[in-house]
Amino acid sequence: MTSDGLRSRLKAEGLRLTPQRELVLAAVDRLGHATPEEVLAEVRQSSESLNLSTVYRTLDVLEHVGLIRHAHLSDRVATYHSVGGPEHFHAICRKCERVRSVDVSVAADFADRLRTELGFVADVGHLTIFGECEVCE
Amino acid sequence: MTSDGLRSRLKAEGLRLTPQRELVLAAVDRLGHATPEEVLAEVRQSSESLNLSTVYRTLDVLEHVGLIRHAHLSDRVATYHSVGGPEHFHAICRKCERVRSVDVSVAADFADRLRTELGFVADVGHLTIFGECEVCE
DNA sequence: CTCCCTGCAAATAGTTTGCACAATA
DNA sequence: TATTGTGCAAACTATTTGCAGGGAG
Repeated sequence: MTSDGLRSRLKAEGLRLTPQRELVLAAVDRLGHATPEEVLAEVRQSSESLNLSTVYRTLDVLEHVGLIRHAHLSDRVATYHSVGGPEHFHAICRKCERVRSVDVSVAADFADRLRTELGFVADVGHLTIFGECEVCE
Repeated sequence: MTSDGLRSRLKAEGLRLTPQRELVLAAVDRLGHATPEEVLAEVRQSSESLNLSTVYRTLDVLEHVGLIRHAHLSDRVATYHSVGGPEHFHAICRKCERVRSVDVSVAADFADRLRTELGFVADVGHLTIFGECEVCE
């Protein structure tokens, strides 16, 4: 995501481009899946100018304008990842804690079934499914 | 769930049957899907003898012995429900907030696919999927 | 009579908010 | 220069823990 892309997305909502918003977006891009604390730590590698509450507010803004998404990979904290790669959901092993990113196409038939049988349109990209590896690595 | 069922499940783990454990299990049964706070409130209708931290500890114990399960029906709190009815997962509409309990059979093919394609055994009963009703009620 | 369980209060983790100042457009 | 955004500190929500007394077995 370029700065210009970020700027235009923000502008469309009457929001401003700030250094903090650029830094947070870049950190989420680099980290893959990151909690707010992890984003803060990553940004602080290169700059002191960021506060945790700003991280929370900025993650909300970036999600609002559609540049990042969040998932619940643990019972405690949300993790954020940038939008741009293939849309995926998460499968997490309770034994080895491995997090798999699974392409949404794997859930396409399931989603169809929810729609036709229940009239429910699933947000597959937000899905996190817990379970166990048949054989952990 | 009878007191004797509860007693024997606890005994198998070297745990004791207490009034609090009976009260919490009964409350979860009555409430369907309930947060720890809701369980506390329900029990306090009939008895003063229960503390919130005991509710948390008791819900853990009851889940450990397999009498209840939890799901994440909101980003905030876990809700507990008794095991005994048909095993189900949850689908939640972000617009009307309706919570549907869906029989796990609807996800059987999806679970098969995760197992054969990824070697991942999903805990379908723990699944919560967010989305929207095609037409909200 | 032993050890598990509970209540209470305090600690902790994660997140949100009010406010004054700073910076963008 | 008019808002919007940020930092800071404090508040808040959900949950966990230490400890001393109480109760199940």
